[in-house]
Amino acid sequence: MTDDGQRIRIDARRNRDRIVEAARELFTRHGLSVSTNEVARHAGVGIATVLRRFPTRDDLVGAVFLPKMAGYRHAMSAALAEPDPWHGFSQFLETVCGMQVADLGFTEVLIRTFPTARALESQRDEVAADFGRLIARAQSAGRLRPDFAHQDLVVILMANAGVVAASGPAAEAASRRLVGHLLRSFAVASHGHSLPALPSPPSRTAMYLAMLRLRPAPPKPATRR
Amino acid sequence: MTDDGQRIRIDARRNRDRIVEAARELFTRHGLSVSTNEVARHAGVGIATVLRRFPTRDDLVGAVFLPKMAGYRHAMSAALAEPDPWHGFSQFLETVCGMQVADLGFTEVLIRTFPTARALESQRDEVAADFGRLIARAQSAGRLRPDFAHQDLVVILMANAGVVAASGPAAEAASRRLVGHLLRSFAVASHGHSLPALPSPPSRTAMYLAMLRLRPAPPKPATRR
DNA sequence: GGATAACCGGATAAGGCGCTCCAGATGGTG
DNA sequence: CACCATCTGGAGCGCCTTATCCGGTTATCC
Repeated sequence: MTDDGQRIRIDARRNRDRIVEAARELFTRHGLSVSTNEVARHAGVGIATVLRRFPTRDDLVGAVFLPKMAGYRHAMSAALAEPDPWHGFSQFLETVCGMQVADLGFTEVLIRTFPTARALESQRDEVAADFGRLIARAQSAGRLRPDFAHQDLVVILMANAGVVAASGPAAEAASRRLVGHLLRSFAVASHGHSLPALPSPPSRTAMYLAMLRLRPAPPKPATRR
Repeated sequence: MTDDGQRIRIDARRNRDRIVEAARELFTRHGLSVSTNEVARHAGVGIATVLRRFPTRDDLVGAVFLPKMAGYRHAMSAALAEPDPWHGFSQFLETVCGMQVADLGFTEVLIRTFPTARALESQRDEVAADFGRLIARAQSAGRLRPDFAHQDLVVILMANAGVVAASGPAAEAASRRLVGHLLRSFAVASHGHSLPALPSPPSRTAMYLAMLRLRPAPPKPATRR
């Protein structure tokens, strides 16, 4: 997905890079719903140029998020390298949910599939497979509840995506809080080990403002009412 | 919001009801993003009729979801009436998250505010106030963790909204699973009381299909490459 | 059974979207 | 250095959105 046809003119290559860079910024800030028009405008190229280089939305998404997906894989490697199985497990969830907080587009990428973006999906599959090992390790060590299931990862990512999308500026605090709650639920209560204190919740006013903020942006110049 | 001007012609009244009914169906199935056009079409009235009766989107949302909001309030009353404080608490969360599963529009209503829809907001405020009592009661009984905060309700609703929106047909199972996890986290581990088994997770294929499903619907007849 | 105010809904304006097409600019190569 | 394939940007199409305007219809009151 990075580059397939070797025979690409260098000006085309430069434009391609500018498009990907613009798309990354916009996706990160506003999510995947950003229009192709806007990507083109922001990149300083014509609409057709974007469409020619990335005929499908998935092509663009794939090109933009491949590096982030590599980061996802890397988080898993780091988790498996962690000597303490529970630490590895909890650290993985915290890291990944943190990645969602930091990037609205990636938040969506993690809870959808993009069947045509093979490179992206193969990375995701690897992480999914390793997640099984991460679970098994923590469960064997008696630190993770036996009824924690592989599918719970997606449920967690979807839940966190909801928090991230809905709570705007308070996303950081809200997400940490959610993950804190969940980790308490997943951990086996044991005598030797005590869980860290719950991250403090977002302030009430922050949550209220988040609920207020959450409405579709009005078009540029409108009489409004 | 139900009806303010008494002097409304009965044909106008009938149209109003048809609009609200159509909007309820569409909002429930597809969320609040349904266009006014579509509501009008589905109700069998002109666009102008909808706009005249409900000048603001919030007016329509308010009219549509006032009954559901009453149901929300009722769920809280029932929870407070429950003799066992923990039962009341957990039952409330289960009920409300179940309401989100059953109604995509209401899912969004619960995580936004609609400042102009006073009737709606006053109900929400009442529930919010009572939620404080619900918490206090369960904490006094030593069944709810002391660090559970009032703000956590909104975080939970946002998380559940994410699961509901993202998991489509698997929403029921995924949501129950999430709530099950969370309740385990909120409960004080005690000798006398044992928590119920975790609801079983959605199947892996169901979650995969959900991730596949989650893409913007293509327009009616398109070449679609 | 009229008169009249309220009400209706389609047409229309103004904008955005994805997407295609094509005349012209430009890079790489013989 | 000249040629041609490659690449470009924007105009144009068809469809959507929200919101307003206005000629015709209809319920209600006298």
